[in-house]
Amino acid sequence: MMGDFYEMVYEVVRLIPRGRVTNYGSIARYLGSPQSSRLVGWAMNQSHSKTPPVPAHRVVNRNGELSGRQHFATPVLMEELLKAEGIRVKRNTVVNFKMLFWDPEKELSL
DNA sequence: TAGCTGACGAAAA
DNA sequence: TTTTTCGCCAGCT
Repeated sequence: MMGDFYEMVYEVVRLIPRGRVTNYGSIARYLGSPQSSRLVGWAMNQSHSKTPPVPAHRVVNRNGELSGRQHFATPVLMEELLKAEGIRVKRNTVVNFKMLFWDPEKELSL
């Protein structure tokens, strides 16, 4: 297995509610590896060939920036997908990120 | 084979 | 507050 960690990442990302977003660090922390935030991003890179598809557009960095948009089919796809869910994106950054933020550790622990 | 890089983040200075 | 360094795992040169 190239990593159960990766599959766990995909699973968590798929749990992100529509219209909400989270960041790499929170996912990594939820999985027990706070310092593996990079691996989450790396996992996203492979998410394109996963089934069911992983809503990677709902995952942004801790600043709410669409840092991974370049890895989508088109640089604007990520923003379009987010806008389609009611999330406003301004200059590659999620507006009201703080409000839309979805923390797996918090949301899934309730 | 060894070293560098990458959709990141936290701590240290 | 801003800049720098380290850690994580896999893939590439």
